[in-house]
Amino acid sequence: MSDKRKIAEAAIVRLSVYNRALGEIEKEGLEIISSDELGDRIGYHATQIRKDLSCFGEFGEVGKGYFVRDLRDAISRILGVDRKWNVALAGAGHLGSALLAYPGFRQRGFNIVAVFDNDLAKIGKKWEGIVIQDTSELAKTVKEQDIRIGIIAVSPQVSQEIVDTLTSCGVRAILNFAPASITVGEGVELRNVDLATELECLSYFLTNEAEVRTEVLRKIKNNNGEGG
Amino acid sequence: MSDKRKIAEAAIVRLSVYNRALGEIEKEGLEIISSDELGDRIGYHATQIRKDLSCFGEFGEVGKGYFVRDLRDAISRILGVDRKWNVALAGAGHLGSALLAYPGFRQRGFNIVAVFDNDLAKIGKKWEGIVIQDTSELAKTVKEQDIRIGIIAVSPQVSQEIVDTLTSCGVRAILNFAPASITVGEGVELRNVDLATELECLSYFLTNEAEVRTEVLRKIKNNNGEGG
DNA sequence: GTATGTGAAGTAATTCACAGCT
DNA sequence: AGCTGTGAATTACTTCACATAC
Repeated sequence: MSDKRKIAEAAIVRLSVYNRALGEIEKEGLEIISSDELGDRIGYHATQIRKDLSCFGEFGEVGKGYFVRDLRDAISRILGVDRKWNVALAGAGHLGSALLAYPGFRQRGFNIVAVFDNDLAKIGKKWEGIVIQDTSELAKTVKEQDIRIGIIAVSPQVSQEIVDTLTSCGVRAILNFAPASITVGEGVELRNVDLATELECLSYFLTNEAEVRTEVLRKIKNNNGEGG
Repeated sequence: MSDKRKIAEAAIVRLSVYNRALGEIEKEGLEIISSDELGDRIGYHATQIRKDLSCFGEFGEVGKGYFVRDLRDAISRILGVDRKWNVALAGAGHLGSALLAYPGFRQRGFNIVAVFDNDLAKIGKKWEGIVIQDTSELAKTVKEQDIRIGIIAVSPQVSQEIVDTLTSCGVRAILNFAPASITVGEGVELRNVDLATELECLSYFLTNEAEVRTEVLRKIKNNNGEGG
């Protein structure tokens, strides 16, 4: 029913995954797919997919499924990726360099058009065809290049500062890779990716798993003649 | 009361954030902190923090707060980061290179001790003191180096294959950066980070910002009686 | 007075179940 | 028969409210 206000953030992430999968499916030459098949491929329940989509309209053919191309177009419109976005990258270290070269960004409509750093040794150098600029040029460049999204790949120590600079220039969407708790004003969307946190979640799983295993073994030993 | 089976994945991510913040707080020389103060710093409600912790035990002093050092130690134990983990990296491209050099991994107990690639031009070269190996050596190296975690930074086309290889060698925790829907068997934990998905979420926000803004403002007004 | 820990209440997200269409 | 779209039911998560302890 197109009530976008009810959409959970998790649902948006899923829409992106649906779209990625639909791209693969399209390449395979499939023209139609059911929510069941799509769900199987990406590990979600069919109902979850249908519910997510239902918030934005009706995209399927009852009794048939979804036309792959049409659904992809529809989700692209919903996500706002039926256009190009200009992106600024803050931080020309190892991670910044990798993000600049990451093919997935351009493929999916995100063009990094400016790179900023405070290291004098790097400023002026050209990476992937882009001259690294001093942060003092940020305001001017953001305006000139119509930059709407900022990626933070600087040290945690200066991350809040560069976020403040970006938002004061009108950038309202930030993807932060610095392992720090950043705050942004009302109307600015911030997403955090802490790479070490991802590994810590895995560490929790491995640690917890081992304990559960031990406990299971202990229980098996205790209940040795279990039967009933 | 220490019933770890009830813990939500989101809670584990938060524990990691609490820990990161506590590290900063410790550096500042603060010895005690309340859930309110901690929540303010990282943008969570105090009750959320207390509830998350309550699943694992009682770590605070009623009427006082939490001893920073003690809480940090406790969370580290819960997350299983009171030890070192050996990690294998698959993929020696731009992203792999950045992950290998990422200081946050080593700082937080994760050591990348092996790098694999299928590019003959790269195999045998030394990066950050580690010789890039052919995938055929994976089983041997995983065993010898006691590798428990795998990071996938290969192309989406070969990502499932390398995940299968890793899990068949006994690796039970995978952090996947390849933009593909990977499946793993029972007992293997998989976390996906799709960099472009992160930007697509921001794109959604920017595209729908205008519509949502009204609702946000209304909510802010409703919740306004906060700071007495 | 201050702040934790937690059962209860309130929200939100997911899954079920099925009407309705092809 | 097959599959979507969706209200209802269920499940999970978050916040409130307060008893308890210092």
